[in-house]
Order: sequence, then structure tokens, then C-alpha cells
Amino acid sequence: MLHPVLGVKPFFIPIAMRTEKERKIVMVKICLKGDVVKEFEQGTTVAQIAAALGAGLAKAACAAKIDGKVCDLRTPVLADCSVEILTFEDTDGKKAFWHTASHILAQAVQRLFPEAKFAIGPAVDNGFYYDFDVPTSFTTDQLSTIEAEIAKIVKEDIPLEKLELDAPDALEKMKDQPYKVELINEHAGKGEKISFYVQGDFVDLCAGPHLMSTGSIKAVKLTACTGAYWRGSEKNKMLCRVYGTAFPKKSELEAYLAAVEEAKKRDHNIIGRQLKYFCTSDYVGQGLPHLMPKGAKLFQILNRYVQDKEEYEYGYVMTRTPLMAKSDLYKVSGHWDHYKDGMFVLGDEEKDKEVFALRPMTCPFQYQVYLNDMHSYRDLPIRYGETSTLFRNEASGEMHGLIRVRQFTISEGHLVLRPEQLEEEFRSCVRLIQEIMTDIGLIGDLTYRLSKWDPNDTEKYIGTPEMWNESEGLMRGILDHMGMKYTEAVGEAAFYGPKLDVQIKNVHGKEDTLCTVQIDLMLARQFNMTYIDADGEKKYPYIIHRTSLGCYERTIALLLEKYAGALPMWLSPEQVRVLPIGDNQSAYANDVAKKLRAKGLRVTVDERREKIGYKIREAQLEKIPYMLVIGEKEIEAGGVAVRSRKEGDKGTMPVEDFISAAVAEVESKAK
RNA sequence: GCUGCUAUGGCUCAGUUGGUAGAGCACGUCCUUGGUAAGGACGAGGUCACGCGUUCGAAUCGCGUUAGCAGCUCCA
Repeated sequence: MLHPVLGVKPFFIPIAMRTEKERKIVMVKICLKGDVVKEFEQGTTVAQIAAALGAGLAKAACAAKIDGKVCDLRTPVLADCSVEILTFEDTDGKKAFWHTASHILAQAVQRLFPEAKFAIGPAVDNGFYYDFDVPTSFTTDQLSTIEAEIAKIVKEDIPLEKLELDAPDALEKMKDQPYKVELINEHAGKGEKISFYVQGDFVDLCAGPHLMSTGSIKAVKLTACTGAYWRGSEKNKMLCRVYGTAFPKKSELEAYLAAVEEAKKRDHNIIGRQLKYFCTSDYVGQGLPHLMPKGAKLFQILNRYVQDKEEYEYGYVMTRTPLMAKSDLYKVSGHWDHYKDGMFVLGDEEKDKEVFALRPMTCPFQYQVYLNDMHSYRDLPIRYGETSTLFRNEASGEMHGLIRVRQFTISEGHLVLRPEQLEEEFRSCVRLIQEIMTDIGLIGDLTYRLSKWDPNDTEKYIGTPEMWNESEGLMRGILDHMGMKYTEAVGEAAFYGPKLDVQIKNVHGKEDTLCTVQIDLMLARQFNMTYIDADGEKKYPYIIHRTSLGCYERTIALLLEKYAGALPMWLSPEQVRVLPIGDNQSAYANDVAKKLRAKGLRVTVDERREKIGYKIREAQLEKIPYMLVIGEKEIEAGGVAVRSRKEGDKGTMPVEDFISAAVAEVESKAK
């Protein structure tokens, strides 16, 4: 029997043979599908091990793991260990592959543009990039030239070799490359050896791992050329970043490019306009989408659902507070100091007696409602909810369809509570989000992020390190109690407290925050919000800031992408379209529509004098869940011929039967 | 805000080296009363995003503005 991966006979060597160690034989457990234990001479490289296991594997090998640690193919085995050969199928193998591709790109640029200075060139989620400092950004034609040079380098099948130098030698080697010098100096501070990879006439500072030679990268495509700041700071020079992707086979590259094109067809920014959910206007301005009747209806469906859920199931009370306020309010909240650039300020501070600003959040407004009364500890928690329109003056390059806009509406809420109520209320906020996301079908696409402050950037935040430690510790504790999986991110907190951000990726793979739950131990003090505790003392409450559905515009965008425009029945702006075949059926068709509307279904009648096939085609393209065809036969039978968007012609049935099935589908919120 | 790309009827797009605009869909009128994804004829519709320049002449070339796209940075 042959090994399914190796194509060789699997064999096992008894552990007892370890006594042969003085012959400098090491035992290597090779982890593939079904473990193999084999002996190699000490110093054998991973590449040689892969070769010993089969030529095919050696060719496919991109990197390896020795005892779980990712390493280069050139790494020798020095002692008994477990080795896992990584191919393009493995995440880390893929990284090594793309990373090598980025070196090839850099080598091509070096050959074609000798004056170019090199910054960094890592692997990313779907390929790689390399940042170059060149006098002018590459044109599309130049990218093609570079691609051709890359093909040459691949064909030359140049071996990559690893080189380790002490800092002074490293600096000497890279003396003409200012960005590399900066990087070397940083590493030198840590007293490490500096590692390089050499491929022919090209040398790059790099930790690896890398493939053995340039020949393995059969299909490379440079996908974009854009600007990117050196070290990610806008204070630094903008470099020319070339993005690319690469695959072991040309067919895989083609499949990838086709998949990217396919994903674009789901882009809400295209589909949402096509299906007339929203539009924009040059006269109105950037980041100000207009929800058209279908978009507005979807907004209303979601909003009613969320408001009812919050009020009847989660004990919220609603507020409706102003969309603007004097600057005084924002000075107390801290927004004037920490967020003024992001606000739309009405008036001129120098000239006008009073300056107003459109609100970028709801917090201080709902706090005014709280401050209007004296509160007992018995009143808490108080849960304020509001469907709240906000205005944020985003930089001009940031706007994107419905995902990033300047005016938007969120399901905002603030919970004022006693410290001992924090965990229960926090959990309930998370549960509310998860229930909503389950109902709308996005639950499986979410990830969770604990967003922390940046202790090295105290300008950006209010409060003391002690308070931050406390609030972050509280949040982490609760999340751990809940057994939630989450990542932690430094510098992503609100200026007043840490956040649990619920993240989602759009069709382009770009991640955004959909919902957030924040713990705030600071703003109650700023606003002097208190309650009288059981002991008669005034105390500061804790506050949770949260959204439940989040930003409606953004959620609508992600729903359109998730379902490629074919929204579940309960969310469809138009659920049923009645299609009379001729004028004679108009009255009956309107009668059917009336019966459906009486049960709360959203129905239209297409009475145009068009062929039935034409009407069906239009309704199908508009993704209407059900079409009811009405001809003489249906009138005679007193029924409707049902056509489902998903399953096509379902045959004739009594109107009442269709209604009960449709209502059941709406109520079940079936996807 | 930064880098690059883009802007032609409601939509999707043609428009060759500068010589005052085309198609399909949609829209209107008429004919067709049609059975599960496009029936036919005719018609109307454009200051080629906006402004300034170069030129005898600009959709086409240059500059600026506005808006859209990708990326960077930012995102309470």
C-alpha cells in the first residue's frame, strides 16, 4: 500500500533504535497524513528530507515546521524532532511562496530600475507586495514590463541562499539602501545576527523562510500599484507599492482571478446601485448615499425589528435626542479635544458667539437625559436606546459605498449601571448582537476583537493607566468567562474605554467593525453622572456603550454582499409580485394582492401589457422571492401559480395555502 | 489627506493620429391578450462631469475642481 501523499511505502522504525545516536543519526517524525518516523544523519536539511520522501514533495515544499516552529527548507535537523513539510496548501507554506515571489519582484525592479530603493516586501492574505522608493510611480505599462522580467527570473530558476551577517557587515552590504539600513539598525540594537537571502545578483534583508529557487513560482500576476507610507505613518514618505499574487500553476492563478471577478459581482456598491437600494449624487457630496425606496424599506424592516427586540426583550427605553449641540457639550465629553477634526462644526469659533457641531455620537446626549433626574441604585441598570443618526467628517479618500459614509444611522445604546451589574449587562449586550446577527444571517462571518488603548500614545486617550488596566481587565475577564474567542488589538480603543468590536469582512476581504460593546469608567466622571447607593453615598456608575445591529448602512451593504442581492424573504423589500397574464386577470390579481397585504406581506402587481416571460425575467432579475402567475386557469381554480426565485415553477395552489406558507417563511426568518 | 486609475443619454459601454457623437438595455407611442428568464414597429433622449486654457477647431491635449474605484493613512 502506498502512502496517499508521499507515494512511497510508509514504514515505521522502532523507537528502540535510538541507541544508535552516537552514529549521529537523528530520529525524525515526519508529520503528513499519517505520521512516518525515519532516521537521518544529523545536519540533513529539511529540503533533503523532503527529497528523500519523494521528488514531487520536494518540488511542492515551501517551508517546514520543526517541532511546531515554522522554518526554512534550508534548516538542518540537529536532534530528534518532528518535521512537517509545508506546501502551498498550508498557510505558512503559502506565505513562504508569496514572500519568495516578492523577492523576485524586487529583483526584477532592480534589473529594470537600478536607481530604485527597496523598503519591505511581505506576503499578505492573498499574495504579496513590495514597497519601492522610485522617482515616479510605476505605470500600467511598466508593470507589464516588470511582469515580463519576473517571468525571465522564474525561467532562470535561480537558487536562493541564506546568509547571516553581524550588524557592521550587514550595514556595509546594504549601505546604498537607506530603508534597509534603518531596519538593520533596529535589529542590531537587539544584538541579533542579520539574515539575508541571496538570489543571483539580488540580495535582500529577510528573515525568511523562502523556497529553494525562483523556478517554483510558475504563475505571477501584478495586480495593483498604489502609494503606501514608509512604516505605515503618514508623516513618512509615500512609497510606490506594487501588489501581486502568485501560484504554483497557471490554472490556479486563472481560477483565483476568476474568483476575484466573481466576488466583485457581489459588491454591494455595484449590486446595491443596480437593484436600486441606494444612489449617490455629485451635487449632494461624498459619503452621503441616498436610500431609495427599496433601501429605505429594508432600513425600516431592520429598524422595527431591532427596536421591538430591544424594548420588549431587553428592557430598553427609547430616547430621541438632538442631532447637534453647542461646542460646550463636546468640551465636557472630551470630543472637542480628541475628535474635533472628525466633526462637522457649524460656525466659526473666532467670530461667532456660539458654535454648534453635528453629533458624531450619541453618548453625551443620552447622558443629559440621565442627568435630568436624581437616580437611586434601585433604578439601575437604565438602558437607553436610540436609532441615532450621526455625522462624521471622514477624510475624502475614506468613503466607500454604504460601508464608510459621512452620515449614518446606528442602533445606539447606553447602559448606566452599578459596577456589580457590569458582567451580566455586558453579556446581555453580546447576546443581543448575536441574536440579531443570527436572524439576519451574518453570525457565521463575524470575528471578535478586544480593542485596547495604546499606553505609548496617551494624547489620544483620557484617564489614567490604572483606569485603563481596570477597564481592560474587566472586559477580558468577562470575555474569558463567556468563553469567547477573540483577538486583541493595541490602539483601537475608544478614547474613553476599551471595546469589544464585532468584525466582518466585505467582499474585497477588507475588515470593518459591524457592532461594538464598550466599557466606560471615565465619562460618568466627566459629566458628573451619579446615583445614590444603598449606603446613601453618591457614586459614579459604569457605562456600557453599545450598538446592537450597528450601522444600518453598513449592515445593509454586508447583507447585499452576503446574499448577492437575493435577501431572505423576511428582509425582502418586495416579497411577492403578482403577474396577471392579460388584462382580464387584473381584477383577480389585485384581489389576491389585497389578501396578501392583509397578512402583512409586501406585494406589487405587474399589470403591464407585457408577455409573461418578460415579467418573470424582470422579477427574477430583481430577486423577488415569489412570483404569482395569474391566468384563466388560476381564476377558474381560485388559486395562484407560484414561482419561487430559488426553485422556479411550483405549480398552482389555493391562495390561502400560499399565504400561510409565505407568512410562515417570514416568521421563521428562513435564509 | 496621500498614491494611482476613471468620468460619453437613466444603465452598460463604442468613439481609431483633435474636424461639433454611436450601440444595446431602459423610456414613450402604436400593434400584439400573451402561460414561467427578453414579441414587433416607430420615436424621443447627450453643452461628452464642471471650470479655465492650448488650437482655425477639443469628448479627444494641459491645468484646476467635483464625483467614483483600488490601495495607504484615519475610523469615538
